[in-house]
Amino acid sequence: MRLTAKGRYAVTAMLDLAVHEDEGPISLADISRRQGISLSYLEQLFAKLRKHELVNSVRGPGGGYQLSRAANQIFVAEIVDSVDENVDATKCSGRADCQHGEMCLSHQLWSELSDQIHQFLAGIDLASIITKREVAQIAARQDAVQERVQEDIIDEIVKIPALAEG
Amino acid sequence: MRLTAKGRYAVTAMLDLAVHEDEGPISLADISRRQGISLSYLEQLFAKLRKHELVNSVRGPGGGYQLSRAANQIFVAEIVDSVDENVDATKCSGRADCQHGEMCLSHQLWSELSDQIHQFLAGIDLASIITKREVAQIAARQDAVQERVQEDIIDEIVKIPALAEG
DNA sequence: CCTATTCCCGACTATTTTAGTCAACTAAAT
DNA sequence: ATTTAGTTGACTAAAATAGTCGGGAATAGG
Ligand code: FES
Ligand code: FES
Repeated sequence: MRLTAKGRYAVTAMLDLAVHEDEGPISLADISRRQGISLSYLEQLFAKLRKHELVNSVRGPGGGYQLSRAANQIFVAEIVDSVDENVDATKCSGRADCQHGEMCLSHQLWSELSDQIHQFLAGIDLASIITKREVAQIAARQDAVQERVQEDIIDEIVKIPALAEG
Repeated sequence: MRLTAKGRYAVTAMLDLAVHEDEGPISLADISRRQGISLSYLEQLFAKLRKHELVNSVRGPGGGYQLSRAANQIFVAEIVDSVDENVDATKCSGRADCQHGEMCLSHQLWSELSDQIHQFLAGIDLASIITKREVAQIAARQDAVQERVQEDIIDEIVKIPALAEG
């Protein structure tokens, strides 16, 4: 099972593209700056994303990358698969033969786990992550507001003479 | 996200203990032979499993390891956690700060994935894995193989001239 | 044309992690 | 006493990861 910074970077970069979807091609330099990922590393990743037809590239000044499809039609599993992070958790790569050609005791467990992970990632598209995130940010802001309000309430309580002196 | 041979070995070894639960303490040498895991490596793993009180040890001749609880009370997640394979898929280890102290675009995704994986592994106990009939069959085959190997070894020893004639 | 920008590509390297080894030691059973 | 088997810590080889470097090739603007 491999799920490391490589896959995280790829998804983050794709999300960046999705967020700036309507601004024409986005250069890797922009993504590098915004997301704090090394430019050279991004080049490696996008070579793979392009081969798997998840992004289109435009060369020359003003060029960059764009999503090849609508953000709600690109799923996280595709991205992770593209950069070659193999989500399979079995030792035998699904061949059920990791022990002298026989299936080992735990094969089925890892096989089921791999399925779970893959299903999970295959069910999430870029657009839905962004939507959720916006909701979360709004929620966080609301929480902050709520805390402020509660502090104000506490301030008011403190000022009530009966309590202040009790 | 870390889920590699280490965790697989630990679970496989624990399954081996569970399968031979009623045969008294099981030596690491037996597990090593049956499951094809290096003895020295097993020592490392069991040191951790013991610290986390998943197994009890018995020293001396006839000694070995036993499950500390019934097989249906030991969950895969505990085993994986014990050998220090950390199932967290986020870069920030859950702190939501991997980008200049801010939450990165994909944090939520990895966080949810980590939860999924952990829940999955926390819901599966050793007994239920074994109950899936196939595992029992594999174990039976492994025992047979072990016996064959031992017979072969005896055969070879018998064929050594110095011994045969001495 | 020239030049700056940007993608494209392959090889290279440093670092970290994994998987596995080794040696010396302690406890218990016969 | 001797042998079996767990206990511990340090060590190492090999692999994977994360990242670098340097030179290209396409293209927009002048
Ligand atoms: S993991 Fe598939 S046979 Fe062992
Ligand atoms: S993975 Fe948690 S903030 Fe980026």
